[in-house]
Amino acid sequence: MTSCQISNKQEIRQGDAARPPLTGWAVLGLLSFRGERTGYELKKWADSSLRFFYWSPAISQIYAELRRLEALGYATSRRSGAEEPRATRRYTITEAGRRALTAWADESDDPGAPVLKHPLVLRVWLGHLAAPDTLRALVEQHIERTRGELKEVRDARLRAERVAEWEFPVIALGWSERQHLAELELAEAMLADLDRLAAARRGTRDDSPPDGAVRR
Amino acid sequence: MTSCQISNKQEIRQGDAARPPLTGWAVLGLLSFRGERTGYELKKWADSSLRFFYWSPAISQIYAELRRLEALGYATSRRSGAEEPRATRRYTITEAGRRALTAWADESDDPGAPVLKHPLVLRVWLGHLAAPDTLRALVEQHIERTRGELKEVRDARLRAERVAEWEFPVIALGWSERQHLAELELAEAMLADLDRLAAARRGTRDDSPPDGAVRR
DNA sequence: GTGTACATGTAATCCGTTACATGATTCC
DNA sequence: GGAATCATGTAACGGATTACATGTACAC
Repeated sequence: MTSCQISNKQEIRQGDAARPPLTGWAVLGLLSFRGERTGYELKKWADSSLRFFYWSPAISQIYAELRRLEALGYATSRRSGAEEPRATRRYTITEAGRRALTAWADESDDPGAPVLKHPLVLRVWLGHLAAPDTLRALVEQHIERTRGELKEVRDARLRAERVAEWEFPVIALGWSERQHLAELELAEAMLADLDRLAAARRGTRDDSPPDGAVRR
Repeated sequence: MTSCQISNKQEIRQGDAARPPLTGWAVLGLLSFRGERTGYELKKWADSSLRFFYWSPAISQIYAELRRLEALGYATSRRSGAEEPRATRRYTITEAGRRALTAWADESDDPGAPVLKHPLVLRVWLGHLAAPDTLRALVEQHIERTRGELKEVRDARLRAERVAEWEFPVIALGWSERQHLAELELAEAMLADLDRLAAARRGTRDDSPPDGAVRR
């Protein structure tokens, strides 16, 4: 119970010269499942799966990571020849890349705490500045969006289940599906809290508990 | 001269030229609860509360945001005079700042989707590259950490409940508490999935009851 | 013949972190 | 005297986004 005050990040790993950032490993991971792919394809795949539990980098970022991976020798690329219709660059993971990724994936030290930034809850936190209706509407919008996302995750999981080697992606997507379900419940509960508070504030004089002591 | 600047977020907001980023609003929000505060104090408060549902910026970032807020006229600061022991700069929200924050807090357009980056699930997604034990240990570590965080959120909520005007922060922290509970359940479920997969792989024909590890 | 998807990439810029520099105060 | 905490700030840099530039292929 000492120290650890102001700094909010875990230990930095140096020593090994140039380790890719997490995003780099994620992109290399994408490459490790499927063979030769273009940056564009990777982006689409990230959008339809990776983003649910991690994040989907901007396309320009994917291109940048691919270049870095290639510079590190973890991937190779080739331009489509004249025979192919479109000018594309297809990347493949190398043996060194697979080894590095495996070593990374098998590390036993802390992968890092999840990062959760919830703009809606931030707004609720400042709820005293907003109209109650605004807040309610915002939460309801969030619920709607989450329902939509939930469908997408489920579809992604269902698609992944058809591929025999994708058992781990299926687990990750299953996690994500439950996570979205939880998110819905969380939002409903918050809505109830908000309503309870609004009700308590409206009837502060009669039979409600004194001074907004909200009971759960 | 710059009338039609492209602002920093999706929409082009006319009128006010420079809107702070979300973090700026969060810092201004911190300021809106309590009076004159130093950057250092704000950081500690963010660490003990804001970080659970949004994020705790680095101290240098807080100082930077405070300067920006002051440049925008949303906050004022004064240096401690010679009478005070320590050289400090205390910030106060201005009337303009309170108006701007209120307008922001009461906006009805989408506050943005929550950002969730889960390095642990990313690792599970690449589980085929790791030893089963590594993965299990990682998930268990995560559960331990989450339990610790849960205690902290609960404490934060309990502390906040003692302040009458903090009803909305209490709701935000209550949300966060449930969120941590859900995170725990999610991790347990993933552990079970992982065990099931490992068992299935060991004995390729037999799907056993959800007892956990089945040795042969 | 126009719109959409495919496809790659550069430049500017911002957000945010870490490392560093500095110094006062408090408590042992 | 030394450690921890309080307190403020700068510099370097990296990660990531958006906007822009460019062009092909295909469908309606």
